[in-house]
Amino acid sequence: MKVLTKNTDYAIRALLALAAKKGSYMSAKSIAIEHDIPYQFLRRLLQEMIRHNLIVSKEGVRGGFMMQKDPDEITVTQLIEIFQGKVQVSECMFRKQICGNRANCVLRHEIMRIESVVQSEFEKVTIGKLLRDLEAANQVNPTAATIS
Amino acid sequence: MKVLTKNTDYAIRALLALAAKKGSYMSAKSIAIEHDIPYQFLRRLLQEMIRHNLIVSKEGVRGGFMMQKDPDEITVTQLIEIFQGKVQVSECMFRKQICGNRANCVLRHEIMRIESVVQSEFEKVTIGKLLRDLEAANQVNPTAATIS
DNA sequence: CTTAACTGATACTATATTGATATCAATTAA
DNA sequence: TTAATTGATATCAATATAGTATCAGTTAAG
Repeated sequence: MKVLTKNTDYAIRALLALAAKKGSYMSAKSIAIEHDIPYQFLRRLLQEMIRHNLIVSKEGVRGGFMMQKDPDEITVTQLIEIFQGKVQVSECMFRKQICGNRANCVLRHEIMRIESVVQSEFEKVTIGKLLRDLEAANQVNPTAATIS
Repeated sequence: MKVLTKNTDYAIRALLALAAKKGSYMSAKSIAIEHDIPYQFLRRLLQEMIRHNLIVSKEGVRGGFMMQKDPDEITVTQLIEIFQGKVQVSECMFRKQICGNRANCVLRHEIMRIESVVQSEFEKVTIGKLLRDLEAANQVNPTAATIS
């Protein structure tokens, strides 16, 4: 069971790169090279993040992408929702489509509890937090800590 | 993001059925009908659970499947591992294949923490616990509470 | 001792998801 | 004017998920 797909994985890395260069534009190409992300794949992810108002773009020469939303306001939960759909434990088993007596389903209680625990754990992790951790590690040993 | 696939979903239901009939054999057919699980699909899941010593089978007429392992010892985490692979947050990002400087990767710490939280939450939920919850609900209202 | 109800094993199909690549138009700084 | 860029799609391959079909072997029961 893989919790983060490449989509989300790459998106986190790209956001960390942009958050580190806050206030200036960075091209998809440079992000792709810096973090070893397939270029065209990355571009689609960036477009998706624009649509969700996490970042903005500027076209043309010297264009690129820039952080828009406060990195502390971007949670891993949000990124999972964007790229993998909302966190839910079981698609059909405990939901109205299939579960006729939803209210009485004893499993549902457990499932909902876990669902909220998983979500809240991922909500604790923001791009801002990750960036600070990364910068702290770099101060201790400037060459060792990188994202990937 | 779907945490439980049909495999795991159906396996849980089948185990609850077998746990409820502890000590006697139950055919794949009757489990399939009772819980509305595709018959041939279910049979593969049952075979897999035999391989993992959760249940045993008896061939021939009046044969079927029976609980082997103590239901309280069967966790949802185990079932996820069997049918969806070990719970891991990111397949490649933070693992040796890709992550060269694994020890210094600052994301890794967060990721491992979440991984263990998710795992331990699912470990709290055993087939035994679910069955007791189910039986308790049936005592309150004998017709309302079912698995699906 | 035959038959029907079973499991064991495996092959197959369909669909969805994931990961990746390619193309071309539009924009813009130099 | 041109080269570097994003915007928008189309396409493809690999893998995972969900489900179906088939046939051989086993066994209880008539």
